[in-house]
Formats: sequence, structure tokens, C-alpha cells
Amino acid sequence: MPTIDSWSGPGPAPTRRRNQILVEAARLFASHGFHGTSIDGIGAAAGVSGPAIYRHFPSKEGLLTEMLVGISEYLLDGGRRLAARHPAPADRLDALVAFHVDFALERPELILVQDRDLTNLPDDARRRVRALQRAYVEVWEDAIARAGAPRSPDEVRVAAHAAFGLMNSTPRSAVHAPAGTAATVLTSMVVAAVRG
Amino acid sequence: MPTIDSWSGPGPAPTRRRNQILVEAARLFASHGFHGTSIDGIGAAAGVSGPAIYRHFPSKEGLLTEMLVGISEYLLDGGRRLAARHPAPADRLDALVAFHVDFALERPELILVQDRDLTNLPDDARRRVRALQRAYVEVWEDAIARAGAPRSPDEVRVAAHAAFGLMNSTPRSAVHAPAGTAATVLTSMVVAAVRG
DNA sequence: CGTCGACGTGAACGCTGATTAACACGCCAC
DNA sequence: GTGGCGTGTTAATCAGCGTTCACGTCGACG
Repeated sequence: MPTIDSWSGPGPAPTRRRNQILVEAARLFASHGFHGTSIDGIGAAAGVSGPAIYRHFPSKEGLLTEMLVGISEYLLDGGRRLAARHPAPADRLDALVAFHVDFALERPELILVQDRDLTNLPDDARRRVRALQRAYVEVWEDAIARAGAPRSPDEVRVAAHAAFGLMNSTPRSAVHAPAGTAATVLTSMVVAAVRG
Repeated sequence: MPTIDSWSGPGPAPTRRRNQILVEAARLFASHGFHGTSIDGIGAAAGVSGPAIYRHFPSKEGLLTEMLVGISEYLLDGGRRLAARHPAPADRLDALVAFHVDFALERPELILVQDRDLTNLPDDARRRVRALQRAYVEVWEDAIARAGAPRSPDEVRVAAHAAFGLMNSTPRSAVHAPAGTAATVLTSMVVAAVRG
């Protein structure tokens, strides 16, 4: 199964340092926000100092761009793959929930950064990420419309975002709970909420 | 019923300009983040220019402090009032849900700012807001423990945060949906999720 | 009338922080 | 062995922005 760490579209294999920078940057962005964390801080956390970042990324915004594009590509890709593999509505919904809950529990920092710092992307990158997110939401809307309670398109839309909100609460709660309990609680809650 | 606009603890009645600044600042913080919005920007949006802000607030952080303390006091206060008025478990849960969903739909910007920019508060203010939030969460945990499915304390905690995540999805979805539909969808979803 | 306090304004001031410059070092291909 | 090239480093540079200053205006009130 592909994991979120295997971000690397076409192009040269990401070097170890490069990945380390992305990971530390995510952690720092998550706790202090994009504008609240400095290039020097990211460098220090990654074991190099400040401007060395520019050997790997074109700019601080470029770093954020790669991070957010990576996340939304990973989610969309996983969502589509699962939708294809699970044609039966109930089955598909379960698979999507398991996939998203797992991600939210594994990488709460990424969840946090994704919905907090989207506005800090340069315009074109933001559009790109938004498009990926919209596509992912559509995968969910489709699944919810088929498996959930009868709803109008507007209602399905609200329900999809509500489901994300529920599952994406991990950064606020799951850190402090024993592993496993969060997963089962969240899973059963989303399913109950969607089925209505 | 008290509304969130009646922020004003003890002290001089907030002047019109002062409230205007708070409202515009909330809007700007919500769309660009705390560090992403400038004092000059806030001033411009409020019809005055830059440093005039300092006639009403001690600092940019002080402005944010007042905003977040106001929000969490409003929520805690409302939550406790409702808990007192509704002793029956199911009834109490319904009242809390209605209260919180209403707030989330009326002031999505405040929801956004509250959970995005908490980290930008000075230490003491952050502690204060955290304490208020914790108390509000406890009101909910109590209600969920009584009215929801049987759960361990850890599970109740996760469930409470999940419920907030669900209801607080309004800034991402409810803006685009016709008024009313969002309220009914969110309400029924939270209740279903909590009851398990 | 005089002045006091509330509220504004535009012009500094100073700091933080992203970005770039100038320069080293080690590794690999030829 | 040497010339790139990838990767780092430290020391500028440069802009943005929070905050403070010094100065106006205007209504209230003795």
C-alpha cells in the first residue's frame, strides 16, 4: 500500500534530507502556523541551518505548496482507487472511512496544515490544491449519496464536509487517547452520522 | 437571549468603532490568518487608518485575545446555562447541539479563527482561553456520557471533539448552502453520531 | 473662552525574517 | 587531477509590519 511518505511524482527520487525537511516543516507548521514558523526554524529542526532549505525548495511557499499538493494528491488517489475497487455502496463507504480515518490518525499534523494554511499558498497553487480537494470531496459525495440517508445535493455536500470535520478532529483529541480507541470511535461515529 | 456581539465584561461600554474593528478583524483573520493580516489592513477595513487601532486595543495580540476570550466565554456561558436548564440527558444534548450549531452557522469566521489562531495568543491569554475551552468541552463530555452510547472516558473525549469537528465544518460548507438546510443536516448528524 | 480627553493622522523606528551572495567542501566522471 | 555539481555555511540585503511619536481636531464642561 502506498503511504503518504512516498510523495514524489515524476522526477528525481526525493533525497533523505529533502524528506526530512518536509516532515519537520509539517510539524512546525502544524504547531505554529505557516507565518509563525521561520525558515531558520525549519532548518534547525532538520539539522541544517536556514538558507540550506533553498537547495531543496524554491521558497517557503514552494515548500508549503509541495506539502499540500502531496497531501491532496495522496487522498484523491487513494479515494479513487478505493471507489473503483468497491462498487457496493455500503462497502465503499466503509472503505473510504477506514482510509481517511487512518490517514487522519497517522498524520494529524498534515490534516492540521492542510485546512489551516491553504490560504497561504500562492494563487495558482491554491487553485490546484482546491481542485484536487474538490475532486476528493466529490468521491465522498458520491459515496454518501449512495450509501447514506436520502439527501438533496446541497445536503450531501454539507454532510460530506461534516464527515471530514468529524474525522479531521484527530489533531485536537486523538493525540491524547490510546491508539485504537480513537479509530473505532471515529469510524462508528462517521458511519452513524452519514447513514443518518 | 444574549448574542455573541454583546462582548463586554465589566468596563466601559464598547463604542461603535471598537466593535467594528473586532468584526472586521475577525473577518480578515478568518480569511488570511492572524499573521497574514496587517494592522493597516484591519484599520482600512474598519474605515480608519492603521495606528488608530491602538486607541482601542493595546496591541494586535490584545485584539486577538479579546476576540478569543469573548468567544470561549460566550460558549461556556451558554453551555452551562443550558445544562442547568435541561436536566434530562436527551433534552440537554439537543439543547447543546442547537446552541452550538446556531453559533457555528451565525459566525463561521469566529469558529475558524478560534481553532486556527489559538497558537498566536500570548502565553497567559492562551492558557485562559484553553481553560475556558476545556470547561466547555467538559459540559459536552458530561452530556455525551449521559445521552450517548456507553463509552469509556477516553472515548467520550474523542467523541466530544469529533462532535465539535462536525459542527465546526460550517466555514467550509455552510456558506454555500441555503440557510436552514445546513442546520438540519448538521443537527441530525451530530445527534446520530453521538448516540452511536 | 480655555483646556482636557477621546480619537485620528502621517511620519518615523526597529525588528523580524525571507531571500540572495560569496564562498567552502566532497564526490564522481572524464 | 580537475572541473562540475550538489550541498552547506555565514554574512549581507531588503521589505513588511507592529508599534511609537508628535501633532491635529472637536465636543464637553468648568
